[in-house]
Amino acid sequence: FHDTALDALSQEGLSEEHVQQEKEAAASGGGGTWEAAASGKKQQRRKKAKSKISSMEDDEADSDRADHTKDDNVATVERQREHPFIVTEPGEVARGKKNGLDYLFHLYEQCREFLVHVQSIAKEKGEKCPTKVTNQVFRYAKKAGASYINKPKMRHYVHCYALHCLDEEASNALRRLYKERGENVGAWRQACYKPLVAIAAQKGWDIDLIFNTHPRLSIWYVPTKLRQLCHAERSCVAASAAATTGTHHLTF
Amino acid sequence: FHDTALDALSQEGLSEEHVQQEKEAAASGGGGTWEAAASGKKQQRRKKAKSKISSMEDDEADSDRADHTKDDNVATVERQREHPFIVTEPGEVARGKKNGLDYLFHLYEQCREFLVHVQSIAKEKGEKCPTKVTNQVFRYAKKAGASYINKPKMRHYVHCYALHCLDEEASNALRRLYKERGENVGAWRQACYKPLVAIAAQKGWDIDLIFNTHPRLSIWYVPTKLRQLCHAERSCVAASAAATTGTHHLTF
DNA sequence: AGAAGGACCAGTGGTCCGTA
DNA sequence: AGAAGGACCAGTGGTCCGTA
Repeated sequence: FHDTALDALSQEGLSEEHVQQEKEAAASGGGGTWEAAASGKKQQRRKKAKSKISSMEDDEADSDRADHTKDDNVATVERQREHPFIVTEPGEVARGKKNGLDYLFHLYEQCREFLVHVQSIAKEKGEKCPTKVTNQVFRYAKKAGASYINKPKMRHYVHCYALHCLDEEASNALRRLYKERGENVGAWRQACYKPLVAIAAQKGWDIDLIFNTHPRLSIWYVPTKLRQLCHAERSCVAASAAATTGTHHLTF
Repeated sequence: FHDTALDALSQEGLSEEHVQQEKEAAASGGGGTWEAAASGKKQQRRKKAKSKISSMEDDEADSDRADHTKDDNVATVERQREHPFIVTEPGEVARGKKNGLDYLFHLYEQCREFLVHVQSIAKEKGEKCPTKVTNQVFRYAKKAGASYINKPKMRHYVHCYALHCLDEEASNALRRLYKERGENVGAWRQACYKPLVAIAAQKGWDIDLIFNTHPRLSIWYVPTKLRQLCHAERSCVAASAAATTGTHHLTF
């Protein structure tokens, strides 16, 4: 009986593997034990489930809300969101209903793998081949059972991942500092911008080049805000340099 | 009084330069004398005109259709289309109300210039910088007065331009042949696919790589049909090779 | 309050088909 | 008939804001 809601939107057979896979997703994301997800790799390939529950329709809306067993945990209808992230040190596993930052960065690696699949399928079929993590890739990830991956989340933290890629030492140090201070994820996320701008400054302000040049980062769009910060900072630095030297406009 | 229709959609002042520029556009494209367009370069920069006539609205629809002076030629309302292309030899200027293929290829070079402008503006502003000829570039071209450039046309002939870029000799030979035979543009256009597929075969079938590797071609999207032809041909060749050697699937 | 993500929206790539 | 291009459309990048 608990299948009905799930099947409502994913009419693609596989009902047994289906439930199985729901368990896995719940374990890796919801439960916070991403160790399981990391070791039990293969998990995400070639399965399907839309998991478009919570789009509460007519009859289910009423019937399901009744038998609220709360911890049946297999395919209950109130769709679990991923546990929120907390600031963790490198190597630290988040406890309680939280996810750590190693898990966050792991999601970026998973997206890369999904992109690679999409690319090889496209090449095989002689179709246009994406070079970035596009909507198509997010759709593919979802179909492959990685329902815990979604565009807004991935875009939200890209620059944090960028810092991790470009200067792991600095990234680690920042994580330790913000953990120690007991800061929340939002504060840590904000703090990731500054060292990135500094890196951009060092490398001639070309943030696109910095992204495109890095093997793991090149598949991600440069976030608008990071681009804006780099631009603003460059203008600012240029202006003050000009002021100091007393030159007008094009100091070399 | 002849301004009304033009101004209806382009409320951006400049009414004098406006008419001026309409003349130029008419001369270069409509008149077929693209020599003038080529020599009188600078023409296309920083002007504006929407030229969204023929979107006949309520009142004008009736009033303008009345004073049909037919050859006033400055800003008459029946918007002139570009003259159709004919197959010309390299260096040959089309006569009569026609445009030649050198002019066609020239349009691709102009688009490249527009892209370069759009790129430098984007960089200056610290915004996302297009690497291809996008809608934004077509919009910019139109605003700059190059109303004779439009997306469907440019996309239609990209592969012809590709052949011109990749093997000018072959392209020239094909033009001479099709001119001699008195073939129309459509036939010539179709014929451009074959030598391109041959080039792709030579270079390992990677048409995207071929485009992206060429300095002038890299800014154009690979046309769907060319991609499909390359894929079909590759499959075909692979299959027959496998059949001949008697191997199954993965021949070395 | 802080955070996750469904869902919307403006502008894209692609090209059809009403037009001349 | 052959051809030029306005205009449409499905699916994109981007992110807001109703939700938990």
